[in-house]
Amino acid sequence: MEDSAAPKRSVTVADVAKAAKVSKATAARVLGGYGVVSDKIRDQVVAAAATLEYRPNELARSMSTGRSGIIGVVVGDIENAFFSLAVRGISDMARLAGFTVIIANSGEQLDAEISAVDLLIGKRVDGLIVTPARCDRIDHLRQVRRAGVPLVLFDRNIPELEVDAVTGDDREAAIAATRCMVEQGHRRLAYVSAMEAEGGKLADIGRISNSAVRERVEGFVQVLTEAGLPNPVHYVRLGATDQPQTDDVVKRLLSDSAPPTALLASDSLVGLRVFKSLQSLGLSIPKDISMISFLDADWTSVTVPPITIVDQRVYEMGKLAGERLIARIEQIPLTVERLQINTTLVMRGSVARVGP
Amino acid sequence: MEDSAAPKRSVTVADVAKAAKVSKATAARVLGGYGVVSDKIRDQVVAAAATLEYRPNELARSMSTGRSGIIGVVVGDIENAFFSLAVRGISDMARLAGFTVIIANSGEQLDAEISAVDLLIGKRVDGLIVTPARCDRIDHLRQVRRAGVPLVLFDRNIPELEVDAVTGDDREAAIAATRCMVEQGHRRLAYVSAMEAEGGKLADIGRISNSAVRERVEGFVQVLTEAGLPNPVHYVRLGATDQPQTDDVVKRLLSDSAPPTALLASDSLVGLRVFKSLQSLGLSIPKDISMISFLDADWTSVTVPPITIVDQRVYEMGKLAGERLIARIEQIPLTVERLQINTTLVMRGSVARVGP
DNA sequence: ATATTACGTGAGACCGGTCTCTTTTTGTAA
DNA sequence: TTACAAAAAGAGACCGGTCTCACGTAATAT
Repeated sequence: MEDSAAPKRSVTVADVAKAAKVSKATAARVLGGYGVVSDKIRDQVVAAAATLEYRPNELARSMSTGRSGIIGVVVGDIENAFFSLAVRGISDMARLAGFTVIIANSGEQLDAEISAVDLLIGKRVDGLIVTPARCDRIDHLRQVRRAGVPLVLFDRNIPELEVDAVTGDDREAAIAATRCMVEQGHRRLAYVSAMEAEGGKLADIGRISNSAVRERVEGFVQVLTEAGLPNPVHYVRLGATDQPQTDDVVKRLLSDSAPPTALLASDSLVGLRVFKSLQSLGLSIPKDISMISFLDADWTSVTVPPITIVDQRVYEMGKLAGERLIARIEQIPLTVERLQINTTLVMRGSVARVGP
Repeated sequence: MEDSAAPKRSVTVADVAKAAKVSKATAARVLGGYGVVSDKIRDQVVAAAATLEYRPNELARSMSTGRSGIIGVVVGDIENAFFSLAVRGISDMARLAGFTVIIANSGEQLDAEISAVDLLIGKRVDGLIVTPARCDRIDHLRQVRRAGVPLVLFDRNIPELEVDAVTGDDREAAIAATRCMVEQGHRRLAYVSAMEAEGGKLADIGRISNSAVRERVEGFVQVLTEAGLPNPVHYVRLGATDQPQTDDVVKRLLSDSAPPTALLASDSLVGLRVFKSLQSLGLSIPKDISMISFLDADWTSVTVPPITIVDQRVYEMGKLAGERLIARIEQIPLTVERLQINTTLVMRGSVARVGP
C-alpha cells in the first residue's frame, strides 16, 4: 500500500535540486520555466523531478509573485439558473486565461456578502466579480478598490462606484415585456419579485436597493403610465422568496377586488414558483391569467403552454464580466465601462389577448 | 479619489507592529489570535490594525501552517442540476467547518479531470471530492492519495481504491423504476443515458466505465430478465449528450420494428431532452409512451403530465461527502466507508398502464 | 594574447505569515 | 531587599517558491 492517508511533507525544489545535484536556484529555473539553463542540466532536473513526483506549490508561488491566479465570484444564489449560467461563462473565460474561480454565495444577504468579499480578499484573489445584494451599502466594495483588487459588478450597477459593470438592459426588457402584455389588451398587470422587503409591499421605487429590480419595476411602471393606466404600482409585489411566500403573494394579488390579468416574474425561480402557485389554484395559463418570466430557464419550454420569456444571454454576460476583469488584472488600460447586454422577448404561449 | 485601481503593497503584520510600536511577533500574536498578550498591547495592536485596514494574507498563513482551508471539488458538469445541488450541499458543510470550496468542471472528460486534479493539488487544497469520469482510469486518483491529500469519491465508486465514497443506491433505484413500469404492463423498455460511447450502442454492461450508470443499467436489465423478457439490453442506449443526439437516439428507438413503450432517463438533463424529443415528435406522455427520469429537477413537476422520478436526495449526498472529507482532513480516525444514499420513487403521471 | 561580453550557475534575500526559543519585565514570597 | 517563578515581549528561523545579484567560464572581439 503505497498510497497513504497521512499528510506527507511534499517534495520541494530543494529536494529536486539535491537529487539533480544542482543549486536550488537552478532547479527552480527549470521547474518554474524562467531564466536560462543548459539543456543538459534541464534534463537532469526534469528527470529528478519526475522520479520524485514533484508538484509545484502554487501557494508558495503566489506568495512570491503576488498573483494567486484566482478570481473570486460572489453571487446571490448558485442554485438559481441565472447565476449558474453566469458562473459558467465566467469560468470558461477564466480557464482560457489560466485563472481558477472561487465561488461564494451571499444568499442576497449583505452581511454574507461582506464576509465573502473579506474571505476572498484574504485569499488574495487577483480580482473580484460581485453581484451586490444592495446598491446602497458599498463600503466593502470601496475597500476592495482601496486594497488594489480589480472589481467588476455583475447584474447590478452602482453609479457611485467608478467600476466596470456588466448588466442586462433591465429597463428595456421590462418595457418590452410589459408592452407586449398591454398590447394584448391587459389593463391590470402585476410584477412579482423575490427581493426581500418589509411586508412585501413596495415603499418607493427609487428606494429599491437592487438596481436590476429597480430598473425593471421602473420600466414596468413607465409602460403602464404611458398607457394611461391608473396606479401602476398597485400590483407590484416583492418578497416571493420561496414557495409558501409566493403562494401567499399570488393569492393576495388574485383576491384583489380587481385582480390582475397578467403577471411579470422578475426571474426564473420566481416564475416557476408563480407558475406552481397558479397551477395549485387551478388557474389555467393563459386563459385565466397571462404571465411572462425573465430568463430562458429549462422549465419554461416544457410547460403547457410554454412560457413567454425575456431571454437574457446570461452566459455572454458572464463571459464579458470575466473578460473585463482579466483585462483589468492584466493591467490593460481601459476606461470604466458599464456594459448592458440587450435582451430579447421570446414569444411563446403564456400571454393571451383579452378585452373587447 | 481614494480608491485606486493600481495594485498596492498590502499592509502586513510588520507594518501594524511598527505602527503599534511592538515587535512583529507580538503583533502577529494579536492578529493571529494565538499566544498570550497583555490587554494593553492587544488594544494598541488592534487599533493600529484598524487604522491601517490590515487584512491577513491567507496565502502566507497557509504557507506556514500547511493548511489552505480550501476543498477542491471536481464535478462532471455544474450546469447539471444534480451537480449544482451536490455542490451546494458540499459548500454548506464546508462553510460550517470554515473551509472554502473551489469547483472545477471535468465535462466528464478524463483528461480535463486529470488536469483539474493536478491544478487543485497544486493549489494545495486540504482535500478533494471527485466525481470520476471513468472508474477504470485511476492513476491520478492514486497520486492524490500518495500526495497525502484526503479524497472522497462522489456519485461513483471505485472498489480498487481504498477511499471513502458517497453514492446513490443506483442499482436499487433502477430496479424500483423499472419494476414500476413492468408492473404497469410494459414489456419493451428503453434506458437512455448521456454517457459517451462509440456508436451509442452498448458493448458490454460490465465494461461501462461509470459505475453509477453501470449499476443502473444492471438493475434495469435484472428486472427485465426476472420478468422473463427477451433481450433486455436491446433498448439500452448511450450517447444522449445533447438535444440533436437525443433526438436521434429517440427517433431510432421509436423506429424499431417493435418500439419501446416506456423509457428510463439516466439523469434529469437526459430526461428533459427526451421529453423535448418526444414532444417534438408529437407523442403524448403517457398515452403514447411512458417515462421515468432520475432526479427531482425543476421541470419535472410542471410538465403535463408531471414526470415520475427517482428522488436522489443529492443535497444530502453532497453534505455527507463534505462531512466525510472534513473528518478526514481533521484526521479523525475512520475506516473507509462507501456510503449509499437510498432513493425513493416518486409516482407522478408519466407512467401509464398498458396491455390487457 | 588580452580585453570584452555573454551565458550558465550559485548564493541568498524576499514574500507575509507562524512559531520556537530567548530575553526582559512583572509579581510575589522569603 | 533579594530571589525566583511566571508572564509578556522580542528575535529570528521557517514554509516553498521567485528573483536579483555576484561569480566563473567560455565565446567573441580586438
